[in-house]
Formats: sequence, structure tokens, C-alpha cells
Amino acid sequence: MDTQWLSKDEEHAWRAFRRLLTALPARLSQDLARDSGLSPADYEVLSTLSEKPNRRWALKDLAAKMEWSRSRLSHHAARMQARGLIDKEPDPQDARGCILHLTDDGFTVLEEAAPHHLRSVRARFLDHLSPDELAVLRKLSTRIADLPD
Amino acid sequence: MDTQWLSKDEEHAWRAFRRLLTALPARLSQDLARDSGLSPADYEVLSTLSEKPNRRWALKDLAAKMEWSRSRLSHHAARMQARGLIDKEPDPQDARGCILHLTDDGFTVLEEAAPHHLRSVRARFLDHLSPDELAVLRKLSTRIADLPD
DNA sequence: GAGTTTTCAATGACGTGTCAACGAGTAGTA
DNA sequence: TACTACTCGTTGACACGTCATTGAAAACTC
Repeated sequence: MDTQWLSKDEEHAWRAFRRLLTALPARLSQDLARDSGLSPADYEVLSTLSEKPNRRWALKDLAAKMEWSRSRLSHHAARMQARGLIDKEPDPQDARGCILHLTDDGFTVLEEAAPHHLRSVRARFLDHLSPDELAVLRKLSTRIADLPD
Repeated sequence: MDTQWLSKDEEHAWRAFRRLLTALPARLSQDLARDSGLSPADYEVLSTLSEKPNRRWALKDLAAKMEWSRSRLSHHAARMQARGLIDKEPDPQDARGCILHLTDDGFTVLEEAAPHHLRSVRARFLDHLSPDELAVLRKLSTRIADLPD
């Protein structure tokens, strides 16, 4: 129905890629949950926070960096705070603002999760690509992701 | 944090591909919602149902075909039924079963959605790939999606 | 045929993401 | 200074997907 005006090649490629688009994130998510009790969203928040030397990031800046809505991050941060992975602090520069801070527990969880996650990304993805394929994929991904919304 | 044991090439490719993995489905979903008031899940159910000559499919078979859990499809079908897009009928072959049926309204919605969706897939994806890239992407997508879970 | 096991769809609880609305604080402007 | 406009994070309603459980019906086993 949705493919009647695609060429055979386009149709097959699009179908195959759609399968990848659903299967790969699902598998990585499963691995992450099983190995570390984290969701991909949890992992992204933890790892992005850990990039800052003081493990702190203003909510709005973290949201912008991750390309999340502030609402989404606010919801998610509340849940992660309840689990002790992060803290919230008032922003001294802006009374409206909110600083998110990676707790020691959160950092430990991340440290233990990272090597498993890396193995997972390799086993389910990177290990099955040739250097050429990796280069093509990177180029095309950048081009398409960089298109305007 | 999660990339310290990836080569530079792997890291860049993985980062770029991850952006694609989130950006592309989000854009297609936005287009679909704006143009037709459908979610990608709605669209998949409608278009898969429309493939059968009688527009009917047992819930368990449809779920298997789409690689959804029966629970997910049961929830989603209930919401789509409330909107008049599909019907539910008892299965004459199996009293436990349930047949999903694409209504005339649902078919009309799909018919009007399809060309918009196709344009969207082209504009946000296919139009920006060379035939070679498309071939590489298809091959690698199939290989990785076909890995065991 | 009776009893057990499996399969089917539905359901409720929960975590998640989006959207619109909100109150509070800041910035820009007259 | 006062007025306006914008930005900040939060909240509530809703759609969505997962998981575990349930009751009913089939399939299997003896």
C-alpha cells in the first residue's frame, strides 16, 4: 500500500532499513536493561552528565545537548532522582533554573554499565560491518540527520 | 564514557547513526501525524491489514507478521477500534481468537495517508541516497536485522 | 474421556514521551 | 520604573509499549 510508487530497489531497501530501525534499538535496550537495569534514556542522561568535569549540567542545556524537550527531561530527571541516580540543585545564576547533578551512585551505575553496553553495541552492530560499510553509513547518516526538521 | 573503547572511526559512525536512529523516525512520525492524524503504529496496522483481500487478519497472525506482541496489538487495536478504523470479530475457527477487520473508514484514511507518507519517506530519506548507498544500506540492514535476538 | 498443558486475547500496573497550560523569573522596551 | 514578552521548569492528560497475570478455549497425553 505504502510502496506502490517506490522502485523495487527503493522498496526493498526501505523495508530492510525499517526492520533495522526497530530491531537494533530494541536489542540494545534489552541488553541494557538486563545488564544494568537502565533504559537507553537513563544511559544517555548519565553518560552526558558524566562528560562535565563537575558532573553538573543545567537542565535546559542538557536537554538542548541531547535534543530532548525540557518537559521530557524534567519528567525523566524526576524519575531518576527518585532512584538516586541524579540530584537537582537550584541554579545560582537563574532562579528559574535547575542544575542536574550525577550522584556517586549514578556514576557507579554508569561505570558498571558502560563496558556491557559497549560489548552490546559491538555484538549487535559494529562487529558486523566492514570499514567501508561503516564509512558509507556514517556519511549517509550525517547527511540525512542534518536535514532541517 | 561509552565510547572509550571504540576506535575514532567506530565512535563517529556510531554517533552519527544514533542521530539518524532517533531523528528519522521522529520526522516521519511528525509528518504522518500532521498529514493524516495517524501514528506510525496506526499506519502499519492499517497497511498490513489492507494487504489481505478481505481486509481481515487474525490478531495473533497480524501480531506475528508485524513482529508485535499480542498484548501490544490488543491494546492498540482497542484504541483503533474506538476511532472506527478497525473492527473486531469473533474467529469462527477458534473461540479464543479475534479477527481484526479494516473498516471502510479505515481504508479511506489509509488511502489518503499513503501518498503523503510516501512523499515524506522520499523527502526525508530516499531522495538523499545514491543508488550505491541504497544498496549498501539494504545489505547491511538485512544482515544486522537478521541476527538472532 | 479426564486431566494437564498450552495458547489465545484481554487487562492492569507501570515507565515512558508528547502536548498544552501554568506560575515564576528574566529580559527587553518605553 | 512599569509594561510586555519571553524563557525556565513543572504539571496533568493522554497515547503508547512492556510485563505479569487471568480466564477461556484448544491441544495434548494417558
